[in-house]
Amino acid sequence: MGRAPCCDKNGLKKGPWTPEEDHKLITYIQLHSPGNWRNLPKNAGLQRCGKSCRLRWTNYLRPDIKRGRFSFEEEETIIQLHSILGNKWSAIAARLPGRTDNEIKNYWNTHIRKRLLRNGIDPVTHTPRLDLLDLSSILRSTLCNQSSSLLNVSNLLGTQALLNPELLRMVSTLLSLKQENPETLLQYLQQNQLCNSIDTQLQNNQNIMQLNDHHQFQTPVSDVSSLLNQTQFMQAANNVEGLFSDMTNFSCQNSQENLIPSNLMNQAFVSQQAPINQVLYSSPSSSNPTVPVPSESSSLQSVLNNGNQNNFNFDSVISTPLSSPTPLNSSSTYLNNSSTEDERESYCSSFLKFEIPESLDISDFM
DNA sequence: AAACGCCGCAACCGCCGAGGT
DNA sequence: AACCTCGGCGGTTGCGGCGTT
Repeated sequence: MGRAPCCDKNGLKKGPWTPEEDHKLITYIQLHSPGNWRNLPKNAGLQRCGKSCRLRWTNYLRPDIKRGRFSFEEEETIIQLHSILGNKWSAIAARLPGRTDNEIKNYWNTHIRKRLLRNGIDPVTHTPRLDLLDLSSILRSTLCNQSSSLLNVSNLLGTQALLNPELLRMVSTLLSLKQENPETLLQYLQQNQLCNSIDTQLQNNQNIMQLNDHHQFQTPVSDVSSLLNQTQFMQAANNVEGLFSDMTNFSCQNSQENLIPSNLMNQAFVSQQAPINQVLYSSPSSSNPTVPVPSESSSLQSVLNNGNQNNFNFDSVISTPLSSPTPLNSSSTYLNNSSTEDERESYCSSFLKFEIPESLDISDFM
């Protein structure tokens, strides 16, 4: 284990510690306490630099270090704290007795981060990111793999623009609103803030397209504001909804795989508002494990009714800061500590309820 | 069983801020 | 104010173990 000595400056040893060195260090610290780390190696008879001694002690030899697998409680705490603190490993470690910042950092990079990515969750922002799933390439791959040209791919050239993640998020949110509470949607569409946000997002999209009633994409329109009155945007949302329904059906019919589940869009929005720990470790015993989290009948409603968010800001959906992390003593259901990594992964996947095809290489995101 | 590639993690590196002179 | 020392922190490295072919 560990890095081999890369140099031997000042005659000091580097690389993995031997049991003899460990014993010397432990014995010395037990007798004298570390004191000045720079002087410690000389006093302890070690051919190491003080920094190396300090790291060895704090990360490995300290008697109060808890070793072994992280429990679910610990993992959940790490995720929650990371959503608040970011890569402040020492601060996170301070909340996890017996764990070192180095250990937590390693665990994050080798386990949690990858798991989040596999489930389409941005490990930096802790929010779902459809672009991590690279839907456009999934779709293209699926379509191109069809031996018969049941669908003219050129007709779908516009999907690259449609599958812009920001636009997807925006549309999915509108669909959620529309399905769960159309009146609320209208109410919030009437707030100019939303329209402005949509306008900004669309203007940032260089591949703006116009949707017609036949779910086909045509040439970009120069004046996107024409899309932004309420009626027309609802129409656009309807068209996109139909398109995804078509795509899903197409996918099911031709590849036996539901690559774009019909509930994906709604779940993406719902998950966005849910604490990440709930996304990852929702109780498998919940009445409907495919319906994520929200204890209220409508997660959307809970967001909209949140006293701190009287004005539903579309930017919060788009840029996705984690605004209200759950308390550390969250009452979410833990899996028992003896669960395997596969079981954790299984719960994560089943919870998000969509499949990531084998062909999708997530290594690019790591 | 040998070769290969991936993964986990201990340890190193470089930077930064606090405190002392 | 400038410099130095020290400890702390986050990022990165690369060996060794393990699984796969």
